[in-house]
Amino acid sequence: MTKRKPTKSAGSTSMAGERDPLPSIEAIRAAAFQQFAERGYPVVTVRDIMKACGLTQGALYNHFKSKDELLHDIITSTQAELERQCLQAVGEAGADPRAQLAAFVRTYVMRHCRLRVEALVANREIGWLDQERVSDIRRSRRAIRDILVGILTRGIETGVFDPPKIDGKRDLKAMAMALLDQCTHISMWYTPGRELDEQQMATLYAEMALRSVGAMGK
Amino acid sequence: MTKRKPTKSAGSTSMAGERDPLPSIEAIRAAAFQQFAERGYPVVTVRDIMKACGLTQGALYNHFKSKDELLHDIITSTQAELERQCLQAVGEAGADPRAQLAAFVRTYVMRHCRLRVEALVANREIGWLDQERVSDIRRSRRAIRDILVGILTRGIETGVFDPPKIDGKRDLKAMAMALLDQCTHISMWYTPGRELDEQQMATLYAEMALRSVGAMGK
DNA sequence: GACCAATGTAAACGGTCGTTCAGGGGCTGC
DNA sequence: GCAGCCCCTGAACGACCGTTTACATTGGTC
Repeated sequence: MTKRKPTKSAGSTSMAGERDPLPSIEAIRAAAFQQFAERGYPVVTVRDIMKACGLTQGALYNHFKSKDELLHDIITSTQAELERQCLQAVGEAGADPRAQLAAFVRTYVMRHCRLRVEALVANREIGWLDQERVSDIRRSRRAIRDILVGILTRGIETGVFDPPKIDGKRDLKAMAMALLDQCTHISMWYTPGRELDEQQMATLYAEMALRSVGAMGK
Repeated sequence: MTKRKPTKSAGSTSMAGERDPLPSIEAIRAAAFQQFAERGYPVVTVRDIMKACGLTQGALYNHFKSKDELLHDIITSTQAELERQCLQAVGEAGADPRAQLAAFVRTYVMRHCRLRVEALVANREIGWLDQERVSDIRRSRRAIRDILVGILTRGIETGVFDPPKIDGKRDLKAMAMALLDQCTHISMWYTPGRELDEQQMATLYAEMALRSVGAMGK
C-alpha cells in the first residue's frame, strides 16, 4: 500500500502558470511515442509504457480502449497535422508550381527532421493496425501524394517543369512517391548536429526535387 | 499418428532433373521471407513459419539456433548479395562517374522492384536483431552508401557533377542517403503491372538521380 | 456529510510465445 | 542386420502478453 501520490491528474484547463507535470493521458501518449519509436509497437508492452510514466498497467484502460487504439490515436493525430501543414504551405506559396514544390518539400523535410520520433512512428508502425483503423491514414497519405501530383501536373501544363519521359511515357504518381520516400525517410537517420541543420537540409531537398522535375529558369 | 511423409529432405546435390520440392532448410528460409515480409518479424511465430512449410515447430531448431538467427541469416545473405551487385555494376560501368551513378541506381532499383519481398525484409526488420548481430549489416549499408559518396566525389573533382551547395557547404553523405532512401523504398509500393515496368522505373530513377546531382552534358 | 464520477492499484485470467526434450522412424556404411 | 546419424513429431515448460476485475482514493456538488 501507499505507493505514490496520484500525480495530480488532468482537470480541464485550470489556472495557467503551474508546473503541472502532465495530464495522465498526455503522459501516456508521450511515453508511447518514445517507446514505439525506439523499439517498435509489437515489442513494447503496456507495462513498459505505463511504467515509463509512473503508472500501473491497468490505468491505461481508463484512457484508451486498447493498446491498438492508443497507437491509432497517436498516428492519426500526427498524420492529420502533417496533411494540414502541407496544404497550408502550398496554399501560401502563390501560383507558381516551382514555389509550391519548394514550399511543400521544405515544410515536409523540416517537419520530419524536427519531429523525428512522431514521423518515425507514423510511418513505420501503421502495419500493426487492423484494416478498418488503417484506412483513413492511407487516405491521408494518398491525399498528400496527390498534392504533389497536382503540383507536377500544373508545372508541366504551364511549361515550368519538364520531368523525365521514359519511352515517351510519364508516371507522375511514381515520381511523387519517389520524392516523398526521399523526404519521409530522412527521419530514420537525420540527427541534429550534422553538417547541415534542419533548414539547410530542407533547402537541399527542395533543390534536389526541383532539379529532378526539371524546373526551368528562376 | 501417420501425419505426413517425411518430404524427402536435402541430400546434397543428387542427380538433377528431379522435382525435389525443396530441402527443408530452404523451405524454411522461403516461408520465413514470405511471412516476415507480409506481417513483420515480431508477430510471425515459429509455428506460423513451420506450418507454412509443412513441418512442426520443433523442426526449426534442427536448422537454426533460434528465431533470431533465422532472421539474421536471411537478412545477411540478402544484404551481402545487394552489396556485391552494386559493386559489380559500378565496376563494369567504366570510369565516367555519370555512367557509374546511372549503373548503380539502375541495378539498385531493378533489384528492389524485382525482389520486393527480400528487400522489404532486409530493410524493415533489422531493428529486431540484437546489437551484435546487426553490426555487420550496418557495415554493409555504410559500404553501399560510401560507394555512392565515392562516385559523387569523383564526379565533382572531374567537373561532371555539380550538386547543390547550401550556404557554401555540401553534405555528400546526406545526398547519398537521400538517393538511397528514394531507391530503397520503391519496394514498399511498387507492383508489377504499373504504367512503367521495372526497367523503365530503373531508367526513371537513374535520370532523376543524374539531374539531382547536376550531371553535365552527355 | 453523503453521493458520484474519475482515476488509480494490485492481482488474476486465459492465451500464446520461443524453446527444449524424449522418442521414433528412415538412411547410409559396414 | 545393425549401429549411428539426421531429421522429425508432439508434448511440455516457463515466461510474458493484453485485458479484466475488485477495490481504494480522490475532488467536486448538492
